[in-house]
Amino acid sequence: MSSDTRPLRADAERNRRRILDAAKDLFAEQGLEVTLDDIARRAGVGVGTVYRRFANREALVDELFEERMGQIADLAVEAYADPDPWNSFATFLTRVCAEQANDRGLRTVALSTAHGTDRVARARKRILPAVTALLERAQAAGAVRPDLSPSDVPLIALTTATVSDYTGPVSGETWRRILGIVLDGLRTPAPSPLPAPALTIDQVERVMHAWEAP
Amino acid sequence: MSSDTRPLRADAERNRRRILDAAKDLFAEQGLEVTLDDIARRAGVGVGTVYRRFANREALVDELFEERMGQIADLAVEAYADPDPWNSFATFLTRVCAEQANDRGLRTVALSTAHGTDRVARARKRILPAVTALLERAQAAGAVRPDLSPSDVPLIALTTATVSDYTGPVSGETWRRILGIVLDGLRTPAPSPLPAPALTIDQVERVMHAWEAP
DNA sequence: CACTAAACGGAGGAGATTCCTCCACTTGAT
DNA sequence: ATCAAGTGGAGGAATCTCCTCCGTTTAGTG
Repeated sequence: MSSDTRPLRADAERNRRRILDAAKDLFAEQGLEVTLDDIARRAGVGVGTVYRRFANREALVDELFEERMGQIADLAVEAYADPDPWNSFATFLTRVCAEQANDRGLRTVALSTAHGTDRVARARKRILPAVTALLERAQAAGAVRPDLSPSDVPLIALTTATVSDYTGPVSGETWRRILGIVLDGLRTPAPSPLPAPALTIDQVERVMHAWEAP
Repeated sequence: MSSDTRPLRADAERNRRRILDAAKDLFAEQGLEVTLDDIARRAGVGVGTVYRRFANREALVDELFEERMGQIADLAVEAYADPDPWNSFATFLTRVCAEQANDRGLRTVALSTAHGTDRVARARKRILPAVTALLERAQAAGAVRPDLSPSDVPLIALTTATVSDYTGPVSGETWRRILGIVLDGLRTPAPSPLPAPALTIDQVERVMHAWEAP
């Protein structure tokens, strides 16, 4: 929080890292609902130590996922550097889905406003414009069906991540089949128009606000 | 269980129905994890009454979902009566997704062996052959991409149902957009081959066995 | 080395939750 | 009118999760 604090003692700093590492692993494997007691055990540290360092789970989440969320935004920006409109979009989408397929916690943070605090919130805001630019370029080039909306992107990521939760323990890459089907369904020309309107920005916000992780 | 039991007293029968109705609603809204206490409250009945009638949640689940699961199998069989290979398949898939999008409990029962008992298990077994026939006819007619496997069908249903959970409270039909995209991705000719092998029957079984509902 | 502030661990209390039994009371059927 | 069948829901047992507290240990300093 305040940056003018004296540095932690060496052992304290070491434990802080251990806690963050353990939390990262557990959040990825099991989602954000793991208890701080679990994290302490995995970190090889007493619960007290965890609570002394982090006020609550949200603090840990914010610390851990700010960077990851930022990376997603960066991914979209970097993808734009690839001049191929379809390839840049498809690659970005695949990467995002891969990230979320491998990290239950990240998915929750990305899809629900109810987690993380200021830093994560800021990172979250950077994503939409970047995705919009990428998608609009692909649509302008006639590579992606024109009725796709940026608000569909998180939904697609949600689907592949869910398939990954379901099939992952048995077959780690099966989610890519679903993404493959979806990608083929995104290309122009689209055989049939989409049967329902896209979510508006406002609706996306309400959805993200209401959602409790799986 | 044993069918040679004397009939229930009128009030008991009435309460039994109330409990089943309440359970059906709650399972649909919230999934199978609702407590029997919740069900009792919704049914306007004491907990004791619920426990006297149903040994545990599984008994309720089995009672309630045998029919629904059977209907899904029937759906596939009936769809085969439509001579149009694409339309019959697409309609069936849409129906299945709609069922599961509107009922969290049904989805769990359909996707996890861990719920329901004998009657549900039997209904579950009828589904695969019916779906396989429908799909193979569509593929033979060149309407559906040949690399789609029957084992992909439950995964597709899972995706749309999940989107429905997520967006449903704000916009009940948005899941149809995702299904629309997927359906377009299922048609031949497929722009790109699927990037991972389908689950084998054996793998599907292991997945269904391991899975705990969301 | 000796000293002390900082850090540590983890037992355990408080508060929720869920499951399910039990029994005094009510009611349907004959 | 009788009574077996049925009812409601208080409350005990078993878990969980959160988080504090304090006796003990340790890193850093002169």
